[in-house]
Amino acid sequence: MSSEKNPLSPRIDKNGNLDILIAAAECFMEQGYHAASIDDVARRLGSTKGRIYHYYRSKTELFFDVHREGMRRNFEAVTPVMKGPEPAAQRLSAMFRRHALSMMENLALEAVVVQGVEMHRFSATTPEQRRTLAELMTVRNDFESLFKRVAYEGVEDGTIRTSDVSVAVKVALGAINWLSIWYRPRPSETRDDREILADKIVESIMQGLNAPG
Amino acid sequence: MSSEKNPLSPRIDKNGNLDILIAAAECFMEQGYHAASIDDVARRLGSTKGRIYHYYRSKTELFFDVHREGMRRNFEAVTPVMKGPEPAAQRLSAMFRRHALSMMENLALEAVVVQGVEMHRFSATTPEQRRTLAELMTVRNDFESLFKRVAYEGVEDGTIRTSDVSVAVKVALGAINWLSIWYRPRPSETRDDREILADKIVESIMQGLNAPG
DNA sequence: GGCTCACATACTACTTGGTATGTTATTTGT
DNA sequence: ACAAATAACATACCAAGTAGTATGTGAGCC
Repeated sequence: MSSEKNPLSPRIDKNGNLDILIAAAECFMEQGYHAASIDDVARRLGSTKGRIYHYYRSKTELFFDVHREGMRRNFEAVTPVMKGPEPAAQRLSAMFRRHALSMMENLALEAVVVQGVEMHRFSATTPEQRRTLAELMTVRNDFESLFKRVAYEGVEDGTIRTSDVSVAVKVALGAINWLSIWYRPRPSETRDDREILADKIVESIMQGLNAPG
Repeated sequence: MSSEKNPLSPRIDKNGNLDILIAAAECFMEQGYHAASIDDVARRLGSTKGRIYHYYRSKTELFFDVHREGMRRNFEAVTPVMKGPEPAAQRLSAMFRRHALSMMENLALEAVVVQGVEMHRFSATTPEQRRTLAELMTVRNDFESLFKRVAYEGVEDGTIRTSDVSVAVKVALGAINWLSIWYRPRPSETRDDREILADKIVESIMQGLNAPG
C-alpha cells in the first residue's frame, strides 16, 4: 500500500540502494555521465558491478533514477512554502531560498539534474527510454511552472514587477542552478553559512543590481 | 609577426580549420564531450578523422581549442563596452547584454564553454593537459573579474547596490550562461528577437523581481 | 621531379556496457 | 526446525565502440 504510482518516486525500498544513487550522482558530477563507468560507481561503493546491475537494468536507468531523486528533493524543498497568506513576492522568495539550499545540500544529485536531460535527447535509443525521457522533461517543466504560477500571482497582487514572467523565472532558476557549477562546500562549512549565501542569492534575484532611485 | 603569444588565440590560421572547431562544438553540445566521437565530428564535416588529427593532436586538445575560441568571442563581445564615461551600472548592463547576445549567436561554442572544464579536472592525464586546464580556468576567472570590476565601480559611484558583489556577479552570469541550456533559436528568428530577449534578461538581472516601493 | 601539405584509408589496442554464472546469506513454506 | 527458494551480491567474460597511429595518395609549389 505504500508504493503509489507516483512517477517521482525512485524505487528506494528501505534498503541501501540509495547508496548506489548517491555514488552514481557523485561519479556523474565529477566525470560526467559518459566518462563515469559503472565500475567507477562500483569502486566508490566498495563493491562491484554485480551489485548495481542487480538493481538497475542499465546505466541509462541508473541515470534516470538519480535524476528522479534529485527532482523529488527539489519538489520536497519548494512546495511547502508556495502557498499561504503572504504576498506572492514573499512566497516566491522563500521558494528560491529553499531551492538554493536544496542545491547546496544535494549537490551531487542536483548537478546530475542540471547536467541533465539535454545530453540524452540525441542518444536515447529504445522507445522506453524515450518515454522515460519525456517524463523527466515534463517533471522539469512542472517544477518551473510552480515558480511561474507564484510569479503570476505576484504580478496580480502587485508585489512583483517584470515585463516577462517566463523569462524572469528562467533567469532566476538559471542563477540558482548555476550553483552546481561553482559552489563547492568548504570542509568547515555550517548550515548558517549556506543560509547566508542563499539569502544573498535571493536578494540578487529579487532586488537586482541597480541602486534604487 | 601576426601570431602573438596570446593564450586566447586558437590557431585558426586563415585556413578552414575553424570549420573543425564549429563542427566539434556542435557535436559536443548535442551529445556531450565524451559521447561525441571524433568520427562523429568528421562525419559532420563530410570528411574523415585524418583531417582532424592533421590539425589536432588529441580530442582533448580539440576540446581545449573550442573552449578557447568560445572564451575569445566572449571577451570580444564584452570588452568594448566596459570602459567609458557612463555610470558603471549602465556599462555593466551593456556588458550583460552583449554577453547574452554572444551566448545566443555562438550557441554551440558557448555551450561547450559552459559544459566546461570541470569535467576534465579528474580525467586530465598528462602534465601538459593539466597546464592547459589551469590556463583555461584562469581565463574564465579573468572574464568574471571583468564584471566584478565594473560592479565594484558601480558600488563606488552609487549606481549599483548589493550586499555581495561577488555573489551578485555569479548570479547574473549564471542566469546568462543558463541560456545555453534552454535557448534554441527558432528558424524564423531575427536579430531583433534576440535583442528583445537580451533586454528582458538584463532587465531581470538589474531590476530584480520585486515591485518597487 | 622531388617535396610538402592536406587530407583519406586501414588497422590496433583498449575501454566499457552488459551478460552469464557462481556463491553465500536470508527469508519462507511446511 | 529444516529444506528450499530467493535475494544480494561477486567473478569471469564478451562484443562493440573508440582514441589514436601508421601508411597511402593526390595536388600544388619550388
